[in-house]
Amino acid sequence: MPELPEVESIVRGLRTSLVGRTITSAEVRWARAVDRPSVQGLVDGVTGGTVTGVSRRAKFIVIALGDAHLLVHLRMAGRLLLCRSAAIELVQDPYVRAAFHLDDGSVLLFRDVRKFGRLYLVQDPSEVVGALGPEPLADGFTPAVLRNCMTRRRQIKPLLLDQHVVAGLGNIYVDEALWKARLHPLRRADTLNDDDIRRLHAAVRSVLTRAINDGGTTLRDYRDCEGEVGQHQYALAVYGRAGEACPRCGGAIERIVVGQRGTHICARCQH
DNA sequence: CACAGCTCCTGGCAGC
DNA sequence: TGCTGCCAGGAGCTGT
Repeated sequence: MPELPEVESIVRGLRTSLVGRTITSAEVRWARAVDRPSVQGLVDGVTGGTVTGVSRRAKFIVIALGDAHLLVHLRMAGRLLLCRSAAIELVQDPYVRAAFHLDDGSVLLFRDVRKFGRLYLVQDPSEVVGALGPEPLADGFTPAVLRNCMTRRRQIKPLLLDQHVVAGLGNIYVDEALWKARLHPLRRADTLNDDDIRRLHAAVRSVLTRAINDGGTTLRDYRDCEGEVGQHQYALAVYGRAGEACPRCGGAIERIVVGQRGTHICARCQH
């Protein structure tokens, strides 16, 4: 599941190779991968475009083509792969939903087994990402900003997963951050005191930063733009570790369900 | 407003 | 071995 660190890793990998390249042709193999404007509109809109920047907003990859912007959301199992040549095995890969051929002979592939990922071609990225909450790694994301995100009566885990509240967290890193902050995912957000907020703020930033430094977490599907796995799965404290011992207190890690999501906690040290 | 449930999808896996 | 059916889950949506 690509979350902020995985998307950041892909963006960093793509940026060097992609900026300055011109898209010579594009093909969409599964029409519903295009959210907007339309398959033909997207193909026509990117063809001939030169990449002027590659960036990230929350879990969206933003490829700037002058005035136009190609946004990619990988959702559950999507990959954005840069292939040096249109190798035959990739051309025949049944899970490639779209391909963008570049002027140096390389190909940018959007591969998505589960068909949840989406492509958007817009003039103004805010049309797609405008309603998202703050970036948790931005300088402006202070404990006071987090405090403002946590004023409602909702449970903190579903609140942190809500991209309109804070943008970029997913199931893995919310569980990790809550564990690190010693906060129970079912706590009501408006019960957090200043120290809780301070710990949660620090935990979110350190969990994301460390995951980026490890090149992301590969549990099953995630690959970077070169097709390589990340390394952060070995550093996870609780996610996917039900039955193991809490690395902090030795208590048993449990799997519970919060907001219909599998959730991993140490009930002994998260309150 | 809070939250449960449904939808989209399909590979992987448990159970028989 | 081979089949069935359930599960995972990001995000948008509807229903309570």
